[in-house]
Amino acid sequence: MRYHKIPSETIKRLPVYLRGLVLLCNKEVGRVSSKVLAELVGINPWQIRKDFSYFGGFGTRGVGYEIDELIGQIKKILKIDRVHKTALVGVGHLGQAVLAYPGFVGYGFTIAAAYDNDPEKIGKVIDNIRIEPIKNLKKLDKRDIEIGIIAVPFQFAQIIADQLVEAGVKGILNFAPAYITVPKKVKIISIDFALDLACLPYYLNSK
Amino acid sequence: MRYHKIPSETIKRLPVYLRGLVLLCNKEVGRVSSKVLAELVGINPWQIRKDFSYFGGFGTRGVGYEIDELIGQIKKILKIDRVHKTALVGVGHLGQAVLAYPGFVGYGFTIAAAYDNDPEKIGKVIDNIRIEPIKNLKKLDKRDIEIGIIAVPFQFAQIIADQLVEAGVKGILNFAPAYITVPKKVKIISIDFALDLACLPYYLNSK
DNA sequence: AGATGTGAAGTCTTTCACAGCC
DNA sequence: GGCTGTGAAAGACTTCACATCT
Repeated sequence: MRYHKIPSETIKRLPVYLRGLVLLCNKEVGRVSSKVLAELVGINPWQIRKDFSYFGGFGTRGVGYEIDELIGQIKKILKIDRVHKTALVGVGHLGQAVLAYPGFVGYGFTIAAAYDNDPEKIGKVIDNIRIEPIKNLKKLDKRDIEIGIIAVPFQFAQIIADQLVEAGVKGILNFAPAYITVPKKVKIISIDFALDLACLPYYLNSK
Repeated sequence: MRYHKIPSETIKRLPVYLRGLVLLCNKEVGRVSSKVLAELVGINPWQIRKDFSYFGGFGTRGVGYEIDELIGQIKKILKIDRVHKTALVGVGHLGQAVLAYPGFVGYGFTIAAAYDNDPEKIGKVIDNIRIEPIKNLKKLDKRDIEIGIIAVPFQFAQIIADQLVEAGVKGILNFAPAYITVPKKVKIISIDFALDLACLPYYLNSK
């Protein structure tokens, strides 16, 4: 295989493959073909093969892919073959949904700290995490936490992002509906589900 | 302007512009240039102008864009210049986050019905919505609801989707971490934040 | 002058078609 | 025979550069 820059779209699909493969894994099927995986995850078989080919290919011609091995390879590429500690800021409904979300552990994430402003919540333990006041964010850099999760109202998102960067996180997942900026060294991913929902009516067949 | 197919990426950016424009709108600034808007939303000015040009262009050369008019145009394109009724299925943490989410109203959505399985929740009123048992989903088609929102555990996502389609929704927003299929006439948008988070470690600068 | 609108160039991504291997 | 891996073609999207208008 020659060197190729890996398309960011390929990276985005890898977790989708992983999600499907884990389902198969639990069913004691040893192998899978690109065709079967394709139907399971809703992506074309040639797209799947092309994606894997960027990494040299993981399968055996005429046979298919060994599920366990494929899972391992994808996790390694995404660097989720080890645990990443995250800190959650904002323990409202969304924050609690994140705390309770089973998917996180499966992808190798743990929530190691949670912060909120509300005196009612501070000190309480939710899903095994004690909620701390936001001012404790400053001490975060002592704890080896790589990722910050922002689940606060949009007005505070930028300030919290700044504090997380200050505290040394290398990546941020932002749920607040705001555009926030961070230094280049920090990677940020924003999710605002209103933005996605807002596109839906455009596609609706209005009879 | 000649006919052009409008890129789906352009459609995705329109709500981002809208989010920025609404911020400006509240500040009593009458006009905005692509350059200023660009900085506010984090998208290149030429990209913004190109996007608008697919619809014929909304600005005045040498001057800029009239904010109110631009907001109106974007809402019209996205068909969110009128109210869309939605039905929420699953009132756990995520569902409640959706119920409380202020952004929805701003984009022209109302939650007109909410369903859950939990006897503890059924009958209760949360954010002005009375929670109904899931079996009531069948009667949904009487209520002029266009969009279903799925916020149930992944095992039930497909079944609920089928029921929503049966009940006549034209679009679905799915938060369950599962690939679900619907008839072609129904548009589905899925959000699984674990998928996005899973990409983050790949981009982290590990020193 | 200053900002938009847009063809054309450039880049990235998907799709195809088939060689290569089990 | 069946399925993977991959160069090449096709397609989609972004960026550029500048003509155009106020």
